[in-house]
Amino acid sequence: MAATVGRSEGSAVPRSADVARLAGVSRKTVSRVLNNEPYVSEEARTKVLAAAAELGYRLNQAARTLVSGRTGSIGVVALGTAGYGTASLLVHIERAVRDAGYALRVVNTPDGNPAGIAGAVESLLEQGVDGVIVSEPIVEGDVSVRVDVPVLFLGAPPAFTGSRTVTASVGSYALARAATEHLLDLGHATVHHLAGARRWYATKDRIEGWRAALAARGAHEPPLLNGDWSAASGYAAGRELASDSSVTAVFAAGDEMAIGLIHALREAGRRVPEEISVVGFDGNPVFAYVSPPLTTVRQPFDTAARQGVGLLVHAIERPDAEVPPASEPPVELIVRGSTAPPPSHKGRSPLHTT
Amino acid sequence: MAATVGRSEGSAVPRSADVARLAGVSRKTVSRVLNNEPYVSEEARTKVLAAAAELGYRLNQAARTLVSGRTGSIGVVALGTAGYGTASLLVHIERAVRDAGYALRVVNTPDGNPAGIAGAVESLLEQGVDGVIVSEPIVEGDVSVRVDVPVLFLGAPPAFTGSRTVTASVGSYALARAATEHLLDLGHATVHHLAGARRWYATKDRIEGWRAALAARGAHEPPLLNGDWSAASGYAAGRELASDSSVTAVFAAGDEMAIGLIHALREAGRRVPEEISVVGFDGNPVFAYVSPPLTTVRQPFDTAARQGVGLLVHAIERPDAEVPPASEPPVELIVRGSTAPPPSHKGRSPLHTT
DNA sequence: CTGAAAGCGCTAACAC
DNA sequence: GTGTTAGCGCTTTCAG
Repeated sequence: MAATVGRSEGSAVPRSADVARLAGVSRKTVSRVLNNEPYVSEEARTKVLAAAAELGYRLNQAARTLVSGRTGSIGVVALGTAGYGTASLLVHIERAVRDAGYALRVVNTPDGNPAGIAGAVESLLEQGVDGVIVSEPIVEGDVSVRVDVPVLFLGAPPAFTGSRTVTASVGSYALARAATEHLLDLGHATVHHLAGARRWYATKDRIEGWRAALAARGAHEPPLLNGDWSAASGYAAGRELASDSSVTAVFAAGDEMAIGLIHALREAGRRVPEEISVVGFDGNPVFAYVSPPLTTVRQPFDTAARQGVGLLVHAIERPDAEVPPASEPPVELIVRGSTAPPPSHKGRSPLHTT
Repeated sequence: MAATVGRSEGSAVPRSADVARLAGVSRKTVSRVLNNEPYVSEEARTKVLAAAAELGYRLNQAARTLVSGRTGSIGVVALGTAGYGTASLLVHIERAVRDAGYALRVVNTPDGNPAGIAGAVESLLEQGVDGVIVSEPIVEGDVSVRVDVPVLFLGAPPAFTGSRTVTASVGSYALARAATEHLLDLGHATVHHLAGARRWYATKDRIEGWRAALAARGAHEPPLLNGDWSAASGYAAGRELASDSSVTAVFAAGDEMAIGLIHALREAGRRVPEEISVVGFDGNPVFAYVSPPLTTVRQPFDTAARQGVGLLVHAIERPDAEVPPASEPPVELIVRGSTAPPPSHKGRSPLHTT
């Protein structure tokens, strides 16, 4: 509570007035140079920059923020999990935010936290951010927050309405559809689906994509299998499935669940992909090196993060302009060794790729 | 560049003066209540809190920071990779920082970035942080930054000296040693090591732990195998190793490399663990579900993050107090199915655990 | 226990 | 192109 941050002892921290004095200009000119404003002579600019460097001057963001209202940072609300998917997305968000010239604040909302998104956004707003990214993939109840900055919903539908709301998709629906279609194309009569944790939007999206693919082909929709993203839950589902000889194809909503599923199936004596094909979801490269190498779909986190942050920054910097439409991210199916035609099928053979 | 953040239209954002007016007290009293300072009557406290809630008052951090020098946030410099290890560590850092009552700023330093750590720390300092966590695991050249806040080096030796430097270990050395000893205990004459990416501290630590274990048993030290953490690099190493029949045990510096290695070995017709044992490093639970289930050591990211952040916060809040000594994190070996006694060995059988 | 005055370091207006 | 003046919203003195 009672904190004291010691200034470096001996020499005081230089302020803009010190730079101005050393450069022989006014403080306002220093400000202009540091903010890349026009109407500064080359000469003044050079002198100011030299003086700032000599003094080791560091602009005081707090002061700048106080007067300008601009913080130069964007806050992200994420789920504190270290899974390949969520971690990749965060990495790409950080990069996109930094490339756009903003700093990043991160607040995680551990699953089960009662404060949830609202509390996280609130804390971000209090700290000061020019925009908020909600990458929190969990369905919450009513979220009511008063936000006066633009909000980007990444991979989830808007959970609340802000002054300016933008959304960007990671394409879960289309990817789930592609994964299911791949299995159908191979000749499977239908495809079972091992879904992810119940409250995630991603789970819902993937179920819908799977359903749509089935419906489009007139395939029967088998009962849903429920997992929680973990390999252990995939394993549990696999044990149930192993005894059902009618199952020939499963689309798992996550790579790790697919791995657990395959493990259980093989333990039970079912061959993959000869008897049962399995497709994962995520695209973690390590699963190209297990047996069988996992067929999966890759989530375009890079594209999604870049596009989403682009839209957000646009909304921040040009409050009056229209937000350009978001384009759908690419669909990438990675066919490896865990999928093949069904046992009875005489058709085309599976493609093996890395 | 030219950014304008629109305040919510219609009603202005409430300030502390508004709260004071509504509560019938002075601004200073509002400040006292909001900062949990003593010497405020219960009555005043209640009134202020009610007024703040009614107005939806949000304290302006920038103003507070400007005058108090305290930002209430901690910055972390990380490597922007989505690997299980780095991602887990970041998640645990975030949690520890939040639990300590601070906000988190994140700056990644993509490998190969010339600005490197120094630039990242500089940007953090400019944004305003009360402390810095350097979780950047790469060996940089000379790093010179003027830091006037405490710095925590997590899993890496201090890369520069600040006013107050604290360190916390994730125990790489001890874990590498335990992994190697496990193999030696099984009866292997010696253990090969597949190292991680060259510039990482973690790589160095693990090599040293491996060497120490070998030396302690008087085992011959075979030439080092070089990887880059990826499963692909483990696979490449495995192809080389497969033809060398003298190899009976390999300690890989990462789970993913171990997976790639095993895959190559099996492709080449070598049996794991019957002919060659492999131990990984990280403890990603998914690898309990591959064949063979991977024996590995678990990195105690939770403990390390909590302890490190604790030390950092201590240094921030009690600049004059001694920094308590850091204790070594626990060593956890997870024995699964990828390790067994060497082919010729008649001794004890491998332990299988999940 | 409470309040009044001062000012943190910077940028927004407006002059020049 | 440049400088001057004012003030962002809060916490810190220091009196009461």
